[in-house]
Amino acid sequence: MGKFPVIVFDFETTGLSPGRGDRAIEIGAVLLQDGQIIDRFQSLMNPGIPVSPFIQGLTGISNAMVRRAPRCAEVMTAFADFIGQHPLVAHNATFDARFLDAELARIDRIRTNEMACTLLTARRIYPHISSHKLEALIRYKKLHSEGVFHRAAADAEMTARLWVAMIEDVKKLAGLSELSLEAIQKLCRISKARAQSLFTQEHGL
DNA sequence: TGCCAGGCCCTCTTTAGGGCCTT
Repeated sequence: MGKFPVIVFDFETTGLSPGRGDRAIEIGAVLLQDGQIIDRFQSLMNPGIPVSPFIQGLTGISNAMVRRAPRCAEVMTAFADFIGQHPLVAHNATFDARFLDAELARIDRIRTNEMACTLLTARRIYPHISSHKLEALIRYKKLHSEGVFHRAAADAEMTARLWVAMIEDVKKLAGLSELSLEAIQKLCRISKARAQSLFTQEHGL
């Protein structure tokens, strides 16, 4: 695991699209350094709009729970302070980045942090597996799980474990002792075929 | 009214379509 600290985070939301009015209802994050979780952030938040029965069923987060929670602005202000300028990591990062940027815009803050994506990385280094969902990757790498999915803190922590495991795999296969975020981002940008020849055929991963 | 995300990436592609992944 690289020496540089990264924030691994996950949102639960009212739906798929902030552009359609969907909002964040929970944020979970961990601060990783040297492969260890050294800090955590978790909070439900009240978006001021109803949580649909579908999302309540998916996440277990009810309207009563978000009504009791602090407003999004309050939570996102604290979260913005928590992430600082650390690089960010999320599973399907474009999804979480859209909600992060939308919620930050509502409190007049702008994200400048770089981001890496465990989904894109996993598709590159494990191209042979049938699913790259977070749950499937946790099972594939035999990583510890409490069996809780679709809650922000649990998903952020599992994403962090996955990130650490993938960094170790890439380092091993590439013969490197350290791996920068930039190197991971580059890996995501190379073609699947090239990644396959790098990591599957030559190294038997 | 009815519909409604967006980005990545593969492929029987690029003058496009569809699956995966996130909630």
